[in-house]
Amino acid sequence: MDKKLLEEINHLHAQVCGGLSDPKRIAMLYALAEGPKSVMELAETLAAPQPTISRHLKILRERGMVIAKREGANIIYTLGDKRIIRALDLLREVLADHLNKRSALAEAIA
Amino acid sequence: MDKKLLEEINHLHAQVCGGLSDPKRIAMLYALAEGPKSVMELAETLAAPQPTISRHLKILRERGMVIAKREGANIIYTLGDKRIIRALDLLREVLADHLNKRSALAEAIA
DNA sequence: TATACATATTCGCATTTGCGAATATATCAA
DNA sequence: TTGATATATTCGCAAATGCGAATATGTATA
Repeated sequence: MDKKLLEEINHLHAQVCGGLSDPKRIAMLYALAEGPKSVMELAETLAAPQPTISRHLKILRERGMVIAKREGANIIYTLGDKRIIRALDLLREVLADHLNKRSALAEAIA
Repeated sequence: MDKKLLEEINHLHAQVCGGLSDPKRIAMLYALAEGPKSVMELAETLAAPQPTISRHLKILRERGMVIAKREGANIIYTLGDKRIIRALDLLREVLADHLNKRSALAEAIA
């Protein structure tokens, strides 16, 4: 594959990963993993103002990570791909292992 | 679990994900998936200046995503956890599917 | 010790990101 | 049409991020 093309792919890849690099978006994706939700429901679940939720949803939408469907006055959001949750779970395991190693080190010193 | 604690975990989770949200870091992680490499080797592989590589390595190191080991004058970096690559692969699949849907739509219009 | 080589860090700067507040748009119901 | 409700967007700003250039640190070797 072309060098330039590879860089472009990594750029898009990074954008998808960037969709996960915010605590609220992570919480939103896990919430949607439980089932479709309206913007208001998400705002309630996350205890965050509606405009904030909408802005984050836009970011996820642009990356195909959530899907919007209008239902009357509401807009129902659905998780775009279950593999997103699998990736999140894997990375949470990585985090857990790292924290365990760190705290094991800390105890060894004390 | 406590609300505040959950937020703190999501924050750390987001930091790990943030480690993936840069094209160069993605390229570096895939390069390290092939085997351990020194900073210079990484700089060559990515065709990027050494200080840039070192700065990105610091970010990955802080998140436990790579491990540094000194060998004489060199410092050899190793992938910290293979699950990172699995997560990256999953997200690349998500990207591919999204792009396919998009281009299918584009063709349907044309 | 002096010199070369490998890696890390700092600085100044431009870009991006997330947020609150305010406002716009869309849909339904009376 | 008017009002109420749900969602999206814009604006100004503060904080975070990435980068090139320069410099510092650490290690081996002569």
